[in-house]
Amino acid sequence: MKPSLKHIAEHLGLSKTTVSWVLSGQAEQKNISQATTEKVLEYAASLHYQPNMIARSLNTGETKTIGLILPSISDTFYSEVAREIESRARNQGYSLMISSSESDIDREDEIIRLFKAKRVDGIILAPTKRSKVEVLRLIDEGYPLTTIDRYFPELNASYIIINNRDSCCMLTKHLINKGCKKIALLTTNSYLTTMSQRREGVEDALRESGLQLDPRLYGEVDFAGYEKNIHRVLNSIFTEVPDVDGFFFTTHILALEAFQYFYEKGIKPEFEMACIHEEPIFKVLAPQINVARMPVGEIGRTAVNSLIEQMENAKGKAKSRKKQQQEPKRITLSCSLEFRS
Amino acid sequence: MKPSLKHIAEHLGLSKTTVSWVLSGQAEQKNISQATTEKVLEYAASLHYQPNMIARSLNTGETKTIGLILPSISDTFYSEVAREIESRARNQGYSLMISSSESDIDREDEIIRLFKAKRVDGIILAPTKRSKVEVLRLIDEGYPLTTIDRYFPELNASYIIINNRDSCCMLTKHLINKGCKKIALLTTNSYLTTMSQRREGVEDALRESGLQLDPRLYGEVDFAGYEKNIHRVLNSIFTEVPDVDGFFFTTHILALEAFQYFYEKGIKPEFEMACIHEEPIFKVLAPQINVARMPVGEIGRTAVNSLIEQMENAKGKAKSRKKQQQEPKRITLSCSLEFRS
DNA sequence: ATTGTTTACTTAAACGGTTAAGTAAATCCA
DNA sequence: TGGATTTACTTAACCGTTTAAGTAAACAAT
Repeated sequence: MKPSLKHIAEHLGLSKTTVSWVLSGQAEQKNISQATTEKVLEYAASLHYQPNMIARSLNTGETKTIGLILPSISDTFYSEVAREIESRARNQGYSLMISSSESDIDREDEIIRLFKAKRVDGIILAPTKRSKVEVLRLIDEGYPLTTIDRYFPELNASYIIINNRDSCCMLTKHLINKGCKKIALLTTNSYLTTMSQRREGVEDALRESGLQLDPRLYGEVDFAGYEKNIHRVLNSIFTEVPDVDGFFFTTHILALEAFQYFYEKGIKPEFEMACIHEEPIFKVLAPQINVARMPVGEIGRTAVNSLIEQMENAKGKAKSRKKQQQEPKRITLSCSLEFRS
Repeated sequence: MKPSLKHIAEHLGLSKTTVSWVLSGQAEQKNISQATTEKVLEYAASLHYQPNMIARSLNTGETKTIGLILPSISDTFYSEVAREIESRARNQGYSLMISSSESDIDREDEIIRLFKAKRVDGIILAPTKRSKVEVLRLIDEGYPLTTIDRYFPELNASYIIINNRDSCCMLTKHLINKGCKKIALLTTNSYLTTMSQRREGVEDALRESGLQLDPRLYGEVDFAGYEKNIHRVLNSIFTEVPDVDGFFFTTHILALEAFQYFYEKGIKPEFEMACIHEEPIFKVLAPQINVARMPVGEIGRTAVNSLIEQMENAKGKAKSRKKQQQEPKRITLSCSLEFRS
């Protein structure tokens, strides 16, 4: 059997309290004698004693664990964010439970219930669609929660997003300055604020230059099954407006698919292009593409920081019995623009 | 405060036991009356009661949580494996704690200690180098453990790997059949059995055709800082053997870097190529590359299955007091070969 | 009418820590 | 020399579940 405090205490003829104090580093503070301290440490080490954090958690009410819910862990963007979050969380003393919602609202709700049952100290969530009952309940209960990447006005939670509209506006202006007159805009699921903001950014730039979005150059591709849909959309663009001279992709995924399309159709991508978020491979595929690079590291770190702040707050609240809700932190980070064409 | 069993029990004038039985679905079995059952369920639902799994775990000794340790969550291969593992684990009733070892042995040890302290029911590990003390201890203690992707003979643990040697041999044969006489072999960190097996597979094929590995065509690139090293290696190959006619990459990462090199140098990759594991983007970058595709899904599912088997075994053992060690399961999965050139 | 069984619960201990409150002995101070 | 303080601990309750063992009342069987 795994050694326990009780085991150590009995073996050394001490009380559990004394052993607990020594092993949690409070020996000095609690006036434990040098001799006892050493005896305990030595014996614990010889058993490779590891304190049972489950028992500790039950007592303290903290699990030192953060729950992370992403649409998909295997997406390159989210997996990078996950990595940053894990790294930051770890050196702040937290572990990470990760689960993929697969962009399914019911699954998201289910994960949240599970995470709550497992008593994670807080949740970082990239919400799916207009999130349902459990997210709202989290907010209502004041459960530490930070949402990332996607913003929904009806969720009164802390969030970390990026300056979608501005970034897209500036990228588009660049395309216009390069002489583009017929810019195609490829985007997805417009019910995501993220995506509508991006479209608005493009439209801002067009408007300022006296242009406007040609409906024949606008394609909205559903994330579910985008591989086929994007082909359809691009086909239509090239037949209806053969002299299209610029492409704006609201996500790296669409850009990738488009590059593949260009390749398959033998189209040399000699038009101007711009895209939100880049993958290293873009250098090879379409080196002239202009990108707004997502501050992945900053998103991760800021999310953890924001969450930790809420968690400490919640701890304080539990003590002082104050029930006042903290105003959520709303943070917008900037993309770094890279003009390459 | 969060509602507890006690809270519900007191409110309804029942004992904690009764409430516990009802809420854990044992009402029927334990002869709880219909009326009581309904009262309890109804009140619990109205409170959105979620059982405290921490308390349950302390009692049952199970956390229903699996620990996953990978060199890096953001690597495309590992993040896909992670996704499969999470998905499989979830529908078997387990959550996932994930941590990156960053290929650092001390960090790996630290993560293992942490996971043990948090009492995860079992660990899935892609080991780093010749793993140190904590991995050996896990094995020694019979802690449920399945290693994946990398195999070390000195670790007497269950493992899931792929048929590296055979896959590489067959890919190489294909290159030879296509007429290659001067095949370059790019690989990494040869202390990983994975990598030495792959090299041996290539050598097998060469030997069978009466060829042998030309040292000038062999490049070993350290994972740490491979971006620069691979340039050096490729430069050397092209100057020393300008008529190199085939390339074998032991990982997708090296292939990607090479494609980038080719692009930058303006080299048209018209030679034969082969590679272990593919990324979707290869279709665009070098469509003729021959690949052995890793069975990502199968790796993930098999790993979880193997671990669950050990965990159930361990549960049984705790009861029956038997201490006999189960023989570790050793599973080798096959890559699916795709010849494209 | 007595004994046995079933129904519908309750009591209390256990899981492995933390922590407020208590205590006996040694040391300090005047 | 006696009271106060300090040192070095111990006792016991608690966190929120599970579960073995107990019990009182109702019902059944002989």
